[in-house]
Amino acid sequence: MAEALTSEAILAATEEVLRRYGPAKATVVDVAKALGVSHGSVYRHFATKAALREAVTRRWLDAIHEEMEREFDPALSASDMLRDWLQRLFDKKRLSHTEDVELFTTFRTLVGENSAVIEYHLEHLVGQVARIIRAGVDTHEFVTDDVDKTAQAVWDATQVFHHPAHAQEWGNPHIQDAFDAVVSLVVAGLRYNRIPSATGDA
Amino acid sequence: MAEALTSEAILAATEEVLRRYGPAKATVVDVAKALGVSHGSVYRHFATKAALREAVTRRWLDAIHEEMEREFDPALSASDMLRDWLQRLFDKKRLSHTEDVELFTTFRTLVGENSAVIEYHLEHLVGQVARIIRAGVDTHEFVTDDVDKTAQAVWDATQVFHHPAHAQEWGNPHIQDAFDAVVSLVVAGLRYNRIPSATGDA
DNA sequence: GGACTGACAGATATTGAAATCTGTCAGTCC
DNA sequence: GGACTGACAGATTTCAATATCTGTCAGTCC
Repeated sequence: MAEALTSEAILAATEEVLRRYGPAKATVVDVAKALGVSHGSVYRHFATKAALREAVTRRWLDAIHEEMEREFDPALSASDMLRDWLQRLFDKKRLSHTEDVELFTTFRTLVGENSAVIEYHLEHLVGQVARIIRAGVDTHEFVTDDVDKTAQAVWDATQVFHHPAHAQEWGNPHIQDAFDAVVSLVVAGLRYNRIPSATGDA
Repeated sequence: MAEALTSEAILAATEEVLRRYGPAKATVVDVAKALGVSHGSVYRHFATKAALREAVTRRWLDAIHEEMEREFDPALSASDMLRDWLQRLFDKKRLSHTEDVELFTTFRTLVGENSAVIEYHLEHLVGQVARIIRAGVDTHEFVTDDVDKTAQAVWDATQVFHHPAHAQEWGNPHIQDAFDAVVSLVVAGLRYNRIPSATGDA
């Protein structure tokens, strides 16, 4: 016995196994083998295989949160801040998709298994959008009756650029143009938007 | 021999077989059996099974075109016309999904097999959006540098409400609110939108 | 005594032989 | 003679036997 088996070591090994075999083939026995222990030991730290996978998923999503949280440039206007935030998110997703399709697919499968985790993740990201919009409302750059609802609308309107179901479209050479067009439309909308009905022009 | 076998009869029988057995189980032999002919006869009208399925898919999509084309109310403002058009499309999709999930899934599978057909279908629908936007530009209700690009942006921004990948979200009780919020945001954006960069406020 | 093992029952996945399907075509039937 | 059949080869799918995996737990080892 060299060192005590930690949850952290198990998570790292699980990531490695998932990376190597993919989500369909990765078994708890494989993880145990990679760690040189019996698979019974893994169950001492995670109650079920599902719980283990969920922990890995949560880890990955938390890493995205942190990356997106960092580097909010407060000098930018709300429009530019929003544009920049959406662009960074898109770049991150697109990059991870084109760089390593296998891993991206694995990631997508795991996310699909853990709807509770993804729900928290989405709420968190939409919360970041809401924060930017609120800043814009405070400076009278944006107009809206309901910041949270509008943040959700911005998120929904840009789904094509972050929802994994649309990943195959991200390879299209004109995707950046499409992104710019949608973001411009959305940002223009934020300058004069009332949710229930958009009547009363200037 | 009662009557001559027509392509039309084969298509109808294929739809019926697809409806009954689903896309995975429906075979050319089943179609022939339903028609009371040998499967060799079916191949006299359609070169391959794929061609037969494509013809069925095209038929379904054409029916959607026609329905959407009808009932453009010219009395409406461009905003209301766009809102109405998007609502009708959403209602149609959502209804066909909730009414008969089996058939919707079948439909989605077939569409997935025929990317060329779907491409034509999407161009057609985005063309209808472009027509509405152009009308809005003519009456100075909307502002844009590039009608076609903007039409595509409107389409992209509303993907959540028509792309089959998001069908499961259509069951959410607040989905209509989400739809209203996105459409309001988009319509507000159309009133003052310039694609490459949205600077130069009033 | 607490971390770990390994054998076990039931659930799930793999495999390969048998059945079915796709697409062809020579031949039958009005 | 043109619409249709039915038997056929090769490709694909099904099914049941076999192997592997998940989750448990009594027992081993420091």
